[in-house]
Amino acid sequence: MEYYFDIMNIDLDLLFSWGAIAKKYKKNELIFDEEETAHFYFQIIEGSVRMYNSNDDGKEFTEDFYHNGDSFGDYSLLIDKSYSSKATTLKDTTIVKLSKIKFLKIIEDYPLLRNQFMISLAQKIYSKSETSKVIINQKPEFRIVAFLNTFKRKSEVCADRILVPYTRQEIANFTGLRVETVIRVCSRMNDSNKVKIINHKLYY
Amino acid sequence: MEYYFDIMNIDLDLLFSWGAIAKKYKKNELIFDEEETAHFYFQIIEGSVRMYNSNDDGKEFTEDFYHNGDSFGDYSLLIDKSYSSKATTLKDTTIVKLSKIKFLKIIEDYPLLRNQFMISLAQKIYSKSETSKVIINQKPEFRIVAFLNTFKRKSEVCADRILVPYTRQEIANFTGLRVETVIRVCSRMNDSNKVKIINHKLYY
DNA sequence: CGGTTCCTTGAGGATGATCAACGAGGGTGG
DNA sequence: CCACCCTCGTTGATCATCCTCAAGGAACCG
Repeated sequence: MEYYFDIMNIDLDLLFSWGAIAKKYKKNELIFDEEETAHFYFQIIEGSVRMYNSNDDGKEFTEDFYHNGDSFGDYSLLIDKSYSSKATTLKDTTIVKLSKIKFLKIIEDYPLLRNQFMISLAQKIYSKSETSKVIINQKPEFRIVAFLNTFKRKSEVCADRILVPYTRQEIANFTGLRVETVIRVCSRMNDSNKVKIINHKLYY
Repeated sequence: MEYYFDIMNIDLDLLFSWGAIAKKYKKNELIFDEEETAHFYFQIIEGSVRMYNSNDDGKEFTEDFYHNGDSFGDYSLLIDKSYSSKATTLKDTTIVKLSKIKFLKIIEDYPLLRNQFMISLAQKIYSKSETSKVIINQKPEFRIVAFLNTFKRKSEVCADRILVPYTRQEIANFTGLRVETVIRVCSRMNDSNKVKIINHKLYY
């Protein structure tokens, strides 16, 4: 298996030896909220986490999903600002927490981890640039295709068509569109053979 | 004068002692293009630079403006991806260039600079998060206000109203709107006293 | 004063959002 | 195994809004 630097990941034994603790969260539980300040480094042992923010109309914008081994919200530990998004679990999830001070010490003491961290930061800037570029571009189909591509790039399977493991609503939250729009655009894309919809399931 | 870590900046003497060279660019000259790979660390000695990308319709989205002392595009030096935007000068500009390898060596050798660099990366992620949050939010006035605020935060003057040093077109490119929309929203904001337009000039 | 860039206005149209209602599937408990 | 519920997908009608296109005016600069 190839090793990716895309998302920060620290060896669990190391984390525990530095006094990290594992905590279990129920499905849909809040891990941290917007406006809170960052006190911990979080890394998923098992489960899924969503970072997102919502506006006054209740419309939500998903920043990213994180899975086993991924760290999230770590960049906030470097700056003196509150979180720009909230994080909640998508299912029952176990997460390791390490205090900010100790994390910063680790980053200072272990050059390899530090490099990985820096690269993950740069990577995140890059992907956020790409995202805003796409979203500004308006066209719903364009946005959805871009989303499907980034998702497909992550999953290594290169079979003809992959089952897209997101609900229409989740795609809407990622692309800044509304559910109905996603549905309508997807079925148009089905007609033009850009995706396949079988039994309400979306394949790309 | 306060010292900000928001944007990376390396002492010029240090840069030159490492073999950096200064290069003069004419107004509107291209520094690097989308799809190019990053080979240099760039820092502005004197002038202004704009990073942006354009879509097929010719619509442009401005990522950021940079001024004296600012570095730009540096995060690309850490990742194996091409630039996500292009950079051009807004006026005649002098820029120091240092090779990627030497920059990475500096980052490795000088812990203070490295910290500054890491913080600037985190800062950039934060501001990009804020931007996409706002843009997703749709409402033109909301977007424009957010843009004016980030601009006002940067300029230290806290006088009642500041002259906004951007054309309507530039605001449009920052907010993902069209010129006419910016104009119309701004004059509505003038009516409701949220901005002031005197002699076609915008004050906020 | 001529040219260039920027600002402004209006009319018209396209399109995504909104609202409302219904259908389909999957899981759970009796 | 059936009945129920809950989430997710789907569709149509209507609406508001921003974009588009076109034209003209104002400011600025050499």
